[in-house]
Formats: sequence, structure tokens, C-alpha cells
Amino acid sequence: MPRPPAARAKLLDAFITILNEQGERAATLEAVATAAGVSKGGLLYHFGSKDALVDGLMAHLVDLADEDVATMRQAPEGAAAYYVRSSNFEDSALDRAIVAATRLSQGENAAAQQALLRMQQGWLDALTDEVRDPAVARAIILLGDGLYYRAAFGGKVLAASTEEMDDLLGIVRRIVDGGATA
Amino acid sequence: MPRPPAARAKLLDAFITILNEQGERAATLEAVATAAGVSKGGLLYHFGSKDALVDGLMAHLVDLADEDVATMRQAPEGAAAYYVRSSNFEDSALDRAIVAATRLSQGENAAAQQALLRMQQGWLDALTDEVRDPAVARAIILLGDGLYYRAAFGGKVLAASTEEMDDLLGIVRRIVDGGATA
DNA sequence: GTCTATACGGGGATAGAC
DNA sequence: GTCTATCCCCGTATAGAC
Repeated sequence: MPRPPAARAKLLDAFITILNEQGERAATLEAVATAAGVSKGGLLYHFGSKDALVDGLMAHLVDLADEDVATMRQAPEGAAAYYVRSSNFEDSALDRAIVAATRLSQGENAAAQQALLRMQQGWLDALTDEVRDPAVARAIILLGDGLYYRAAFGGKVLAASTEEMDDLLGIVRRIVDGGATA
Repeated sequence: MPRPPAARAKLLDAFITILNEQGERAATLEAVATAAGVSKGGLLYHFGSKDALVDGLMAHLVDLADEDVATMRQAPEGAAAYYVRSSNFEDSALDRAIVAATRLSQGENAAAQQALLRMQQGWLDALTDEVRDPAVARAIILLGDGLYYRAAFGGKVLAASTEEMDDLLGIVRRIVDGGATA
């Protein structure tokens, strides 16, 4: 396939970085262009409008999310443990894309909301396939969401320490083994 | 105490409503004033600037949050069950204030971030006092956060059904009884 | 492909009338 | 206490030069 010009990727990355670190309002065309080392006009050559820039980001996110679901379904430790572990913010490309999309979804951005919804459904499906009990799948998802929530909105990114994560995984294992009605 | 004029409360309520339903960008002085039935100039008489309006909202939030922590500490069903149950979005005054503050915290609003942090610390303290095991307290908090996250950012507000909530509370009970190392 | 210049609208805030 | 008028800045987008 005809790989997109490096400038596009650089602009997308700058957009994501600003969204992560300074929020939606700061992510103006001017700021994004400057961070990527071009002018506003240069940006608008690659992305014809701000909506187009957002659409580019969402396509990027959906790619990474689909990849992640595939990995999750094959994870040796199981989908549940994989999900919770990977919900801890690590500043991976997917992490950054998710936070960026979440920032945008605040402003009633339909494209961002749809992409996020699709991603979450993929996770829930993979999880439910593994643990069978929907209530347990739901609880696991909520745990992961909570972890992400802290990362994305805690003011600063606050990851759980290794010990905290181990404790959490122990609890997850017990939830999965026990089921909702045990 | 000299109760504040009704106009202030009405403006604050309009601000919260717009923040909840349409996000930060839509919550302009013009929009808030119109929703409250006054003009922009009228709003600026009561709140001298947009920052003052935000500060007013945060004071309101802190009041409600402190009240909630007090209630939680005395809840007959226990702090953990109370916390998870009340994390389900119900459009209460506190729910609406929290979502509003969360929207603002996206835009690097320091006042909003501080108020939110203080609130969460109050909950965590109350929870830890009850369940003793910090890992368990943490897991419970994350579950509640996940619930709230869905409500605040799921595009539309999505509360858990009664059955789903009952299942979840069953799981919570098992987590609390088991501890992290069981 | 990238730049500068410019048009246009909107948001925050002040001044001053009523 | 509330309104209108107005100012200034900034964000998006277009036109057209290089």
C-alpha cells in the first residue's frame, strides 16, 4: 500500500501529544502545526479541515484498537488479566490515541465517540467470550475503565505501581474464578 | 447565613446543565446566560469573570462531596456498597456537579482538578477506614470510577440496570470478604 | 508542499445607559 | 440588577505567492 507521507504522521502525533498534555482547547491548528514544525497553511494542505484532522486521528485509533483486541484474544495470561494489565497507562501509542480521543469526545465530537464505542465493544466481546459470565466481564471492564479514567483525568497521569497492579490482578483472578453468584 | 440570591444558583445550574449535555466548549458565557434567562452582562454582574463562574461551581461541588462522604461513613449497608451503588449515575445534584467538573478538568483547569482530587481522597479515606485492606479499597474505588466514566464519557449517560447493579454488588461483597490475598 | 496574508465569526470582558 | 454596545483577541478557513 502507498504509505502516507511522513508529514501526515508527524502532524497526527503532534495533535495527539497536545490533546494528551494540554486538552482539547489547546489543540488548535496553529499549535499542532507549530509542534509538527510546519505552518498552519502547511497543515491544511495535508488535512483540509479540523474535522479531517480528527477523522485521521480516529482512523489511527481504530487501527491500533483492532490490533489490541486481536492480541488480547490470544494472550497467554488470558483476556481478563491482559485487559486489566494493559489498562494501566503506559504511554503506548494506543494509550495516547485513546486519551486523545477521549478529550475530543468531551466536546460532543461524534466521530470520537463512535470510535471509542467500537473499541470498547471489541474488548467487551473478547472478554465475554472468555469468562462466559456477563456480570464478571462487566466488572472487569469497569475495573479497567477506572484505571484508565485515573490516567486520563487525574490531572496528571497516575499509573498503578507494580505491587498495586499485582494486588489488583489477584483480585481479578478471584472474581473470574468465583463468578457473580458464587 | 445570608443565602445567595436565586440568580446565582440559577446561573450555576445552567452552567452545570450545559457542561453535562454539551461539553466545555459549548458552555460559553452567552449560552449560560441565555439558559438562565439573563444576558451576558447580567451574568457578569453575579460572576465577574469566567474563572469566577468556575470557582462558584467548584465551591458547590466541594459542599456536595463533603456531604456525601459523611453519608457514606454512616451508611447502614457499609461504605463499599454505598460507594459502588452511588457511582451509578442518577442525575443527582452531586452527579451533575461531578460530571461538570470533569468536563472542565479536561481543559487543564487547575481549580476543577483540585476539587475533584479532594473529593476522591475523601472517598478513599472513608473506604480504607472500613475495609482495612488498601488493595481492596483501591479495587472498589476503581469499580466505581469505571461506572462513572461510562456515565460521563459514554456519549450518552448509561446507567447500569437494577439487575446489573445487584450482580455488581454481589461481586463487591466477595471482594471485600475475601481480601486481596485470599 | 509549504508559506504569508487576509477574511470572518465567536468568546471574554469593559463601559455605561436604564 | 440587568441590559446594550463595543473592543480585542483568537481560531478556522480561503486565496494565492513561492
